[in-house]
Amino acid sequence: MEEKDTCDVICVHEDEVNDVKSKMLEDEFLFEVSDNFKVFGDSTRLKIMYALSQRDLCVCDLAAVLDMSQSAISHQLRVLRSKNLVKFRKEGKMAYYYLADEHVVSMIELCVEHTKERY
Amino acid sequence: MEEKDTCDVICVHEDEVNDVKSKMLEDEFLFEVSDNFKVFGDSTRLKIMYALSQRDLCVCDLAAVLDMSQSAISHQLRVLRSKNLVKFRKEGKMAYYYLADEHVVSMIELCVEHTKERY
DNA sequence: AACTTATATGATCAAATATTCATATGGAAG
DNA sequence: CTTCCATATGAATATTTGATCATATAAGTT
Repeated sequence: MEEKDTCDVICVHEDEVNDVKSKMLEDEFLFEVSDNFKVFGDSTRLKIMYALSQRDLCVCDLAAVLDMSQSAISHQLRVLRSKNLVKFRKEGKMAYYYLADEHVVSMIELCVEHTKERY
Repeated sequence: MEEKDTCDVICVHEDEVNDVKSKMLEDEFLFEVSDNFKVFGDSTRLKIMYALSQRDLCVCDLAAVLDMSQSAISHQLRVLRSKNLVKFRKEGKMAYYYLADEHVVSMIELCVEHTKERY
């Protein structure tokens, strides 16, 4: 007897579905991947990262460059820090942020290229 | 006289800020870039694309593979279509979806790799 | 033509997330 | 040690967005 627990979908091509199912990556892993993409999927964060790819900047300079409040920038920097995309060093009372590694730069460049090409 | 319209930020290093500002890409363009990333930033859409990278699938098979409702899948396919990431062909009453181009595959593979490496 | 099936879609609801506001923290300068 | 400034952060608000539900469309079947 075949299970048909949740869904009411009728047309399921068993073989193809099972084939693809067996090839799928772990749910958890794909969630992680999409979660990584998500960080780049906000224009504020992307602008921050792009700005930092030009040079290290303190928080208030970032706010000036993006013309946004210090608080908004700070909150987003927190997100970027939590994903290890940016780091910072303290200089006196200021915090200079910079991109964590080349990965980030290449990631941005890649999607910039893709966007240019496709649209 | 220098403008200080919106923000109340004091510490702005004029030169550095202007330097970076001049190097920034168009707001509109960066918004578009982040908008592209955003599509990959949802696990349902990512799973759909990953499944389609294995083979073309009709909507109900996709629903079965992801164990989600036909409606949810259909809505997300619409998003993917609107971004030209997937296409489809009609076969009778069924719609077989497939990835629009190699770009999409390489994009997914890249981020899968990044994720594996970084975390 | 009436009925079933596969897909699409509008409306609604719920959850996630970005920004603002108020305030806290901690270094620098007086 | 008090004040000022750069940054961080919690709470509240606003906006976005994903899933569901109900329904529409359109192709195949009887």
